[in-house]
Amino acid sequence: VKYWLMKSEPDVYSIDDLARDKHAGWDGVRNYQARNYMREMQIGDQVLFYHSNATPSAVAGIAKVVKNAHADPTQFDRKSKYYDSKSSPEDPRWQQVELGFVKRLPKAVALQDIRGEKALAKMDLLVRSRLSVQAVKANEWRKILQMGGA
DNA sequence: GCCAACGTTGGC
DNA sequence: GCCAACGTTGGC
Repeated sequence: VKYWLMKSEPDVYSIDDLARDKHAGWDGVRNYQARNYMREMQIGDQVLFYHSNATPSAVAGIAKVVKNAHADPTQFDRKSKYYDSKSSPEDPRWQQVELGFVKRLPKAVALQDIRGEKALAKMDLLVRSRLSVQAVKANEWRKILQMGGA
């Protein structure tokens, strides 16, 4: 099992939305490295659900991969803000995975608290702040869950 | 709302 | 292939 971190703006889609929906296609990723990470994901992989552009920005909960990477349908939808005229169903450029809800963290782990932890200093969240899909190491995963009271 | 960081586009 | 211009992300 591998560990990941995926960002979403809670105003757009939050951990509460995922709790309500039970599962959701992670559409709208338009960055090649983020896409490549999603291609590596396997069913059962564990995901930190991070609220970006929030007050405070924080890891809010846990999700899991329930469907491996497949074409993101929004790239073909002319009405979608994620429409990509250079992509086609025959040769899709963008992919999504499907995530299932696991749980909320009893205590959200704020970015500031992550910054304060030496063991987490190398997380992509701190080093490559703009990447929306990131890999998380096992020791980082355990630390975040511990900080979140899980 | 500002703006730094940084990924992408496109002219050459 | 370089790099300036431009657009987006995301913390604050």
